[in-house]
Amino acid sequence: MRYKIQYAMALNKKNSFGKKEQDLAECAKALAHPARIAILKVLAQHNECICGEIVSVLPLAQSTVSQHLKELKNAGLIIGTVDGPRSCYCINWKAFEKFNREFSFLFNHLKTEQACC
Amino acid sequence: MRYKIQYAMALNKKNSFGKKEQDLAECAKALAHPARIAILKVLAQHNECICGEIVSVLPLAQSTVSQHLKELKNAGLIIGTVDGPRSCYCINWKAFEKFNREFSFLFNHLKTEQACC
DNA sequence: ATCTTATATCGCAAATATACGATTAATAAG
DNA sequence: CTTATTAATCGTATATTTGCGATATAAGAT
Repeated sequence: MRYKIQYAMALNKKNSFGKKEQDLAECAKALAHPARIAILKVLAQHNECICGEIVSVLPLAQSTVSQHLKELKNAGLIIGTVDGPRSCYCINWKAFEKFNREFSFLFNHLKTEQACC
Repeated sequence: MRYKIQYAMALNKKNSFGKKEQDLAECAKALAHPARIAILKVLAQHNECICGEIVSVLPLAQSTVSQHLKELKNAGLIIGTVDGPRSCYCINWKAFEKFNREFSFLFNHLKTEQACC
């Protein structure tokens, strides 16, 4: 079948949802790439500021790692401070706790009885 | 500046990471859209099979909702059973517990002392 | 002042995700 | 059998993400 109609923009409907849903989804999106999980893992294991070490551990170009770090920072999951020509990143544990709390709150309701499936 | 070089395919590097990182990221990706959070919320509140009700609650077309349900199903977060002309979905609580466990395991290491930031 | 080092940003290409209408499939109802 | 109902899938357009090389920036070293 041919489609002759010109479609309207694939509208971004994300704003049609509640703030809680949006925030949770935003946070999950930051976690939705193995490179970012790996970065967080490295930061968690060191629990101190790392910078170029992350690049040397990951199988990605420096610019790509920098971009992933930026996304984690924008999501609030890590904190970055500039120290001369190098940057220093740490996990924002409070943000993680908040994520866990919100996440559990949404889904821990009726875990006891399953009506079907 | 002009770029004359033809770039190599933007290679998918996701397989360069460990299975645990990939699985966690995969799960997070399924949660990375407010519509899917909203769907899970509805399922959690009812704790029983819902189908077209989800469509009527969400501000999205039926085909779009069906697509989101498929993604949640592929990620293993929900279970779907066909019941005549209608489909019935439930939350897969075990998958959620696993996600929570893996997630905590990765990041609960050295939460106590923060060296900087 | 120039060079080096570490990191962020820009510009692009490719891949993936989002969204919807149209269609199909499968069963139920008449 | 025909029709109605429910949901999945297909085809398309658009938006966003991923990734890298090139460049810019910023501070320390020489």
